[in-house]
Amino acid sequence: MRYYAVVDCDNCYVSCERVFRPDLKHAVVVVLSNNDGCVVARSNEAKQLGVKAGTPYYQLASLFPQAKIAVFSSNYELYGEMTARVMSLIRKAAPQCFRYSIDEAFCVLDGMERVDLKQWGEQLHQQILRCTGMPVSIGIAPNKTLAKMASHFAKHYAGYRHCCLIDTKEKRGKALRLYPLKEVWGIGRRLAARFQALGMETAWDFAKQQLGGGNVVLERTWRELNGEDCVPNEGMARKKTICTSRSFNGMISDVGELATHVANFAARGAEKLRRQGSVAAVVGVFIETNPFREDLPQYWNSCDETLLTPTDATATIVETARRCLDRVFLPGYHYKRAGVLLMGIAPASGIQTNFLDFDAERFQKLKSLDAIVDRINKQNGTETVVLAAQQYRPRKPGGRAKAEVFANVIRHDFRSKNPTTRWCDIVQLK
DNA sequence: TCTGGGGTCCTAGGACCC
DNA sequence: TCTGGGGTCCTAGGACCC
Repeated sequence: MRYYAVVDCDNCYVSCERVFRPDLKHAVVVVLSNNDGCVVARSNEAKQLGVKAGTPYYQLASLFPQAKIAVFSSNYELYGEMTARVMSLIRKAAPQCFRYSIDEAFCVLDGMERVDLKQWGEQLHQQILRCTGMPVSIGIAPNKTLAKMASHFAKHYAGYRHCCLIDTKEKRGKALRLYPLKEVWGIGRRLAARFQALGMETAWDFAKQQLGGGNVVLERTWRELNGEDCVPNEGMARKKTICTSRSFNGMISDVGELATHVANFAARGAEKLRRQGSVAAVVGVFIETNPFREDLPQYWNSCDETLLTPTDATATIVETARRCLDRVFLPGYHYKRAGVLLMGIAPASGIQTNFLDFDAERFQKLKSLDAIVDRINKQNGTETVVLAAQQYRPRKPGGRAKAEVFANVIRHDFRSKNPTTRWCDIVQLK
C-alpha cells in the first residue's frame, strides 16, 4: 500500500519570528497581514486567549485590553528563507515530495515498506527542529486527505510526539468519528454548513452517507475518507495566472500615483513570470475603492489587453498595464486597492510570435536588459534597479517625494529583521 | 484613522457553429 | 397549434485551499 506524509509547520510565521526571539517562546504572539491589516498567524497562546484569525489589528487592543500581545508585521523575506530550509530537509528525508504551500509539503513514501513510518516521522520532526528551529507536525496515511487529518491529530495531542500514523481501518474509523466535518480537507465553511443542516457533524457521518450525484471534487474527498487514494498529486509546477495586488495604506485619487503602483505591480508580475520560465499573453488591471467606507462613493473596474506576442518583458508589461489603467480610471474616487493580473501563461520556450508585430531586435534587447536587472536585484536586493515608471515624480516643486509615496504603499510598523538574508541584520553575540 | 494576498478547479449558461 | 440536435468555447460565479 502506498503511504503519504504531510509535513506542516506549526503556526509557521510565528515560529519563524520566535527562532530569533527566544524570549517569546511562551508569549502570546500574532503576525499581521500586509499593511498591518489583520491577524494571519497566531501562537498557541494567542489561540487559547481567543484571538481569531482575521481579526483586524486595530481591534486587538479593545478586544483584549488585559493581554500582553507581541505583534509582528509580516516579513516574507524571512518566512521564505526559513521554509526553504525546512523544505530542503524534507526533500532529503523522503523519496518523493512536492511543496503544497509556503508551510506544507506532501511526501510520497514509496519504497519504504521496511521502514517504521511512525519512527521516521518522529525523527524527521526532531531533525527539522534541531536544524532550523521550526516545529512541524507530520501526518501519515494511505491518502492525502487522511494524512492531513492525521497531521491535525499530531499537532493537537502531545502523545503522538508530532507524528500520527493512520495505517489500519480501526485507526481510520476512530479518527473519523473524532474529526469535525468542517475540518476535513476539501470541505469548507459553506459545504460544512449545508451538511450540518442534514445532521452530519463528523467526518464519519459524511463518510458513511450514500453519496448522491454531483461534484467530482466532493466525491474524491468522500472516497478518500473511505480509504481510497484518488486526489491527484498536483504538478503545481507553473502558475496559470499571476496576480500582484495590494491595498494601500490610506487612499489614492491621483492617477499618476496610482499608475506608479500599477507599474510596480506589473514589474513584480513580470519578475515572477521570468522566475518560472513563462510568458503571458494577457495583461489585466483592476482598481477598487474601499468597500468598508460606506460613506464614500464606490467604484470597481477592471480591463485587460491581449498582447500580439506573449512576453515576459517588464517594459512591455508595464506599458500595457498603464494603458489598461487609463481605460478604467475615473477621477473623483478614492482608490484603496489595485492589482495587475497576468493571464494566458505559457512556457517561454515556445513563443508564438505575431509576424506583423514582432520586432526581433527589440525582443532581444529587452530580454538581455531584464536578465541584467534581475541579476542586479537578486544580488543587491529587490528594486535596486527599476523603470522610471515605477518611481513617482511630483509634478510641482514641493510635491511629495518618492520615498514618501512608497512609505504610503504598505504599512509594516512591527517588522522584524532579516538575519538569514541580509548581512546588515546578522545576529551579534555579546 | 485602521479590515490581506495569493491561487485552483468545477459548473451552468450563453454565444456561436454546422 | 406547430420552431432540432449536437457540439465547442468562453465567462461568471461559487466552492475550495493556504
